[in-house]
Amino acid sequence: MSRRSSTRERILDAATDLFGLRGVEAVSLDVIAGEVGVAKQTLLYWFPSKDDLVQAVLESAVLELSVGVEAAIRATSDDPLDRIDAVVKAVFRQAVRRPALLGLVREISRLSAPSGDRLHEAFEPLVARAVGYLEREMAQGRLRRADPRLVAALVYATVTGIATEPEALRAVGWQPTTADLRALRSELLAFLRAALAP
Amino acid sequence: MSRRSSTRERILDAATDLFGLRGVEAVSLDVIAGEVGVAKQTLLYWFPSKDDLVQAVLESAVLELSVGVEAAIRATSDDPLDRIDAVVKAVFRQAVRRPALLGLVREISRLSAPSGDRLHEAFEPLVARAVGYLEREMAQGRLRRADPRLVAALVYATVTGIATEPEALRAVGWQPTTADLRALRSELLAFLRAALAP
DNA sequence: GCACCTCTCTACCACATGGTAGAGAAATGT
DNA sequence: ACATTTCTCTACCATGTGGTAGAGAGGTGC
Repeated sequence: MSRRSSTRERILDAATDLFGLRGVEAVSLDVIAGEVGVAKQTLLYWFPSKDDLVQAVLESAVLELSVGVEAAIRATSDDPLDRIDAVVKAVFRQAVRRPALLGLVREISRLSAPSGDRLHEAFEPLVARAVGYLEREMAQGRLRRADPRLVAALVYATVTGIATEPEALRAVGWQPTTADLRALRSELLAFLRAALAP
Repeated sequence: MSRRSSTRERILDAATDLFGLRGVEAVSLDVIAGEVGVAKQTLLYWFPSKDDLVQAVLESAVLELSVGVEAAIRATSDDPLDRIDAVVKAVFRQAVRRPALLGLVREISRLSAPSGDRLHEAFEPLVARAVGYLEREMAQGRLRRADPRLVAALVYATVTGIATEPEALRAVGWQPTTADLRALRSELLAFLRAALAP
């Protein structure tokens, strides 16, 4: 019982990092097992197939992301721009602390349709809340009026695009250091404020 | 001579699409060869190893992207916001016409460091020009003053984030149709205008 | 004590992968 | 006409993959 959750947890943990950073297809069960320090068979005992492991990793990652973001929202003033700030900061914080988490979102979008649908389902409640929230704030004139679904998609794409791929930003001469990432985040927030202020 | 370039070209073409859409590790040489309709050996004749093929695909993709963007810039009025519009539209156009192109950029950022460096080198001239351009326009007060490298990185990340991953946007309830992608692009342009106007 | 259940292991398999060896066709130069 | 180079093929190989079979260690209930 004690070892039970421990081993399963450690496998899930290592798989999250490896899948998120290197890609699902690029990481073999052997590599994950080696990282955890168990036999591959042990891994296949807990997760009957690689696909099962991928699904489990996905679910736990989405959960972790959602929880972090929701907590950030609640702990902020009710000014909509402040809340958007909080969400962006929360996502960036997680991107720095555990780059694989957002990498997984990107990764899974590339996988088969069923996975994509499950991802959608997992995010659905969070997105619905966000859209409803934006709608209300826009109606009250506290945000520039626009299609809230568009704004949500835009913020989502922008934040994940930046936070997920500091490596990709090297292509435009960027250094993926924490300090530079923070500067980039500040600039992004300024952008969002300018674009969303009423 | 006639078949020469033809076969090589067709291999490069198919590999670009497959690598960009499914990922480099997920696509085997057999699949590419099958798609082109030649034997795997023929493929290995033109590109001695898979890695050589990847490098060649990368170079041609960057070239194609750069050419498209530069052409869009030249054919526009000299208002900086119009030019940014033109770049964004050019990238989106390419994203619709050939989704694999931008997918490759994302894909390669995940590969080994040497590839990332080569990607950087390939983009270097284009980026240097863009940064210099932004700097001049900001100095003349035609754009909001900011760190041009930051702005370049931000625009790059945003545009590729959206244009590359319509599939990922399904996670936030988005439909990756052409019409919706266009609406998203319009919203993005409004964002950029609001954020960059002086 | 003993059956039972949970957990991890070694040994093995069928299959797909990237890559090699080398032969045969087809164009090309002289 | 002949030799040579260019190009594509079939056959094969070593390796790594996801997955199976089944045994053994260690605790738990009765």
